[in-house]
Amino acid sequence: MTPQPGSAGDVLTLISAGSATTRSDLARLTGLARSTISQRVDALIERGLIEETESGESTGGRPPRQLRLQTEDHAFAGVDLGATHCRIALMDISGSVLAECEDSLLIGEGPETVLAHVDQRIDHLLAQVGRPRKALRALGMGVPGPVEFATGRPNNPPIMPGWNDYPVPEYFEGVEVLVDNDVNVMALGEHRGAFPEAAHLLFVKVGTGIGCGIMAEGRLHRGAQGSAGDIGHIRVSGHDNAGCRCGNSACLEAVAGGAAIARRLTELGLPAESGGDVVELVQAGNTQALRLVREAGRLIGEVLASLVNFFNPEVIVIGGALSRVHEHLLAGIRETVYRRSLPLATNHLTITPSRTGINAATLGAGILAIEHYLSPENINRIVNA
Amino acid sequence: MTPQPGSAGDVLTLISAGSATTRSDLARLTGLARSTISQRVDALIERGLIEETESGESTGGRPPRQLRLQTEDHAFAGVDLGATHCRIALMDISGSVLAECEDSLLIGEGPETVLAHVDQRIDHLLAQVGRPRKALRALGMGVPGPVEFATGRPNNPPIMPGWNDYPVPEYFEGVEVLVDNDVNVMALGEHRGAFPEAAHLLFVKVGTGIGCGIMAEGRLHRGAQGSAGDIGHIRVSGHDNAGCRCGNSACLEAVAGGAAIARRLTELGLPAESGGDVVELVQAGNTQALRLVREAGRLIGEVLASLVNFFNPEVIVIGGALSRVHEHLLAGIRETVYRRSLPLATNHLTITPSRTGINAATLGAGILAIEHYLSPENINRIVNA
DNA sequence: GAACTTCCGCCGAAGATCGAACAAACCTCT
DNA sequence: AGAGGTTTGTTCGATCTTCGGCGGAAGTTC
Repeated sequence: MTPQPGSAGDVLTLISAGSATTRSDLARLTGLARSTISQRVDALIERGLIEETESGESTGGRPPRQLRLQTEDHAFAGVDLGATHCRIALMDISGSVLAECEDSLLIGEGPETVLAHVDQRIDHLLAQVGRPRKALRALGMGVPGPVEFATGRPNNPPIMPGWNDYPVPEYFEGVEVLVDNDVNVMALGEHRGAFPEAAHLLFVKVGTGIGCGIMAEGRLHRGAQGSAGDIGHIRVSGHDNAGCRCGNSACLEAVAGGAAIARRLTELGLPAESGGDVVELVQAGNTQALRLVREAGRLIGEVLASLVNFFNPEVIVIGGALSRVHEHLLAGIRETVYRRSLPLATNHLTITPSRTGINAATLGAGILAIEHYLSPENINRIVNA
Repeated sequence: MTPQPGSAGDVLTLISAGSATTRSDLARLTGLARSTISQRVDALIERGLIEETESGESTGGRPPRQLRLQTEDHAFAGVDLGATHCRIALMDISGSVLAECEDSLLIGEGPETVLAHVDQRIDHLLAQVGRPRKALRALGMGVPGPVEFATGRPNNPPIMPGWNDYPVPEYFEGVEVLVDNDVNVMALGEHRGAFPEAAHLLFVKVGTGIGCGIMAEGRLHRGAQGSAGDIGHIRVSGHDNAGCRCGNSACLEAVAGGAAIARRLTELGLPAESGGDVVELVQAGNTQALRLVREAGRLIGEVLASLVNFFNPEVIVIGGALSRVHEHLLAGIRETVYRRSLPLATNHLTITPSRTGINAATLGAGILAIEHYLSPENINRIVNA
C-alpha cells in the first residue's frame, strides 16, 4: 500500500541503499519539502539509526552534511550452520563485519546443543567488540535443509536429525530470528555483496550435494513449500544406473556432487571420501580428478541450461566447496549452457564463481537479519514508538 | 515505498480486490478514520471509479452502503494474437467481458496490417456495446513471441516477420498499451481467473510449440531479457536424433509439440498436419495418436519435474490446443512429475487443465490492461488531477 | 570581498486527518 | 408499536502534518 513515499522508513531505506546521502538528495528523491525531510532525519538521528558526518563536497554552495547509518549502537549476527561447521559473523547495521568465528560443530548433535553453542559464540563475539547483548537486534541463520521460513522451523531436513519442526527462533529471547536454507542465504549474500544490480540471479552451490538459491526481482524466491531451488534431484540424461539417496536414479547430485565424484575416484583407485578430497586431487594436478570435475560441470551445465531457458537469470554464481576448483567446473558448465540455451537468454548472461566465497552464507544470513530490521514497516514502528 | 496505507489508490485496490465492500471495511483494513475514508470514497465516486449500490445486509445496526467498481464508463481491451488468429475481448473495469470477437488473421501480414485490423475490431466492439472510443482506457495484447515488455516491442520473434522491434504501443493513440508474450498473458488470465490464491503458478501451453508462463508471488516473472518460460527448447533425454528448428536437437518442442506429434503420425501413415489434426485423431479414438499424446505428456512431465524441483509452484496449468485432449496429456505429465519430483514439492501441487480454456489469453491481456489502470500510482494520479 | 549558489532551520500558512457528536437506518425485545 | 441498542455515515472543529518562503550559514567563483 503506497501513497506518496515519505515515511521515516522510506527515508532510511534510501539512506541505507546509498541512494541518498544528504537531506537534499532525500527531498529530491521523495518529493517532500526540505523542511519535512529535516524533521524525518531528526527523528532518525534521535532514535540512533543514522548520524551526521562532516560536511561533504560543495557543488558551488554550502556543502551538505552527509548522512549515514549509525553503526555503533546495533549488532546483527549471521550464522552459517553446515553439516560439520558453524560460522558466525557479527555485523553492524551497514553490513560491515565486526568480528567472526568458525568452529567444527556437528549439526547432528541436535538443536539444543548446536543453538547453545551458537548463543555462546555470539556472546563471545559481542564481548570481543565491546557491545552489550541488548545491542543485538536480529539474527539470521542458514541451515543445511529445507525450512518453513515464516516460522523458522526446519521441514523434514534429511541431514539434520532432531531438528524437524524445531522452533529455532524461540530459542533466542529478545532477538528477532530469521532462519532459511543455506543456499538461500548464500544467494542473498552474493546478490547484495557482488551483484546488487542483477534483477535475477541463481546461486548454485556445488558441495557434497548440489543446491540452488534463487533471487527474483531482488528478492528470494522460496516457492510454495519453501523447497524451491532443490536442483540436486533433477534428472540428467544417460545416467539411469546412478542411484541417489532420494530413492530415484540419475539425480544431478548423484552424478555430479562432490560425494559422487569422490566415489568414482575411489573406484578408479584414487581414494577420496569427500568433495574436499576431490579438490585436493585437482589442485595436485591429478588428471582423472580434473576430468571428472569438468564432466560434472557439463552435467550441471545441462541442468542449468534448462533453468536458463525457464528462468532467464542475469547472473549465475557458482559456489560451494567444489567452486575452489572453479576454473574446471565452470569450463564444463559454460560449455553446456551456451550450447544448450537460447541465445536471447544467454546474450547477457554472466556465469561466474562466487565473489564472496566462503563468506557468502554468513554475509547473507546477516543481511537477512539487517534487511528485516531495516524494513520500512519495522523502522516506522520504531520511530513512531 | 509504504508509510501507512491510505491513499485513494489503496482504497480502490481494496475495493477492486473484493477485500472491502463498505466504508467500514475500508476503515478497518486501512486503519484510517471513518471520516477520512468517506472523503476518499467521495473522491473516487466523483471521478466515476466506484459507485454505491443499494444497502447491504444489516449486522444488527444500520446496513452499510455497498461499494463496487463503476463498470459503465470505462472499457478495456484484451487482444490475443496468434500465428493465424486474432481474438479480442472488451471488458469493463471489473474484468467482465462485454463483447468479444474472433477472426482468422495471419500475424505474418506484418504489424501495420494486423494492428489496423485490431483497431477496427475494437471500434466495432465498442460500438456494439455502445461505449465511445474515449471510454477505452487501456489495451493489453499477447503476441506469439518474445517482447521487451517495458517498451512493447517484439524481440526477434521467430514467427512474426516484420514485427521485430516494432513499437506497437505507438500505433494506438490516447490509449495505454501493454504488450507481452502470449503465454505470459495466459498465465495471468488463468491465475486471476481460476487460482487467485496461488502464490506461484506455471501455465504450460502445449500447442504447435511449447511455452510456459510464470507467476511468482502473484506477479509475472519475465526474466532478465523477457525470455523466461521458454521451455520448448529444454533438452529431453533419449531423443538426440530429433532436430529442432532452433538448431539444437532433442528439444522438448521437437518431440512433444503438436507439430512433432503430427509429423510422427504422418510417418505412421496417419496424415496429420497440425496439433489440431492430432486432437481430432485422439477424439476419434485413434490409439496411435492417443499413445503419442500420452508419451508427449511423459516428456513434458520430465521437464516439468525438473522445474517443480527448481521453482516449487503451487499449481501447474496445462493449456493450449493439445489441452483439448488433456486427460491423456495430463496422465503422462502427472505420472512423470510425481515420480521424478521431490515429495516436499509435490505434496501440495495441483496439476490441472486450464479452466479459462480458449479465453485465457484474451482475459489475461485485458487483466494486464485493467491492473495497469488500477495500480495505486495511476489512480492517485487520476484522483489528484 | 562582492555576488552567487547551495544547504538548513525556523515559522506561519495551508492542508490532511482525526475523533466526537449527531443523524440515519436497521434489529431486538418487551 | 415503541424503547433501547447497534452499526453506518456525515459534519465540523481540533489537532497534527506538511509546505514553502525567509534568513542565516557556509561554501565557490570572479
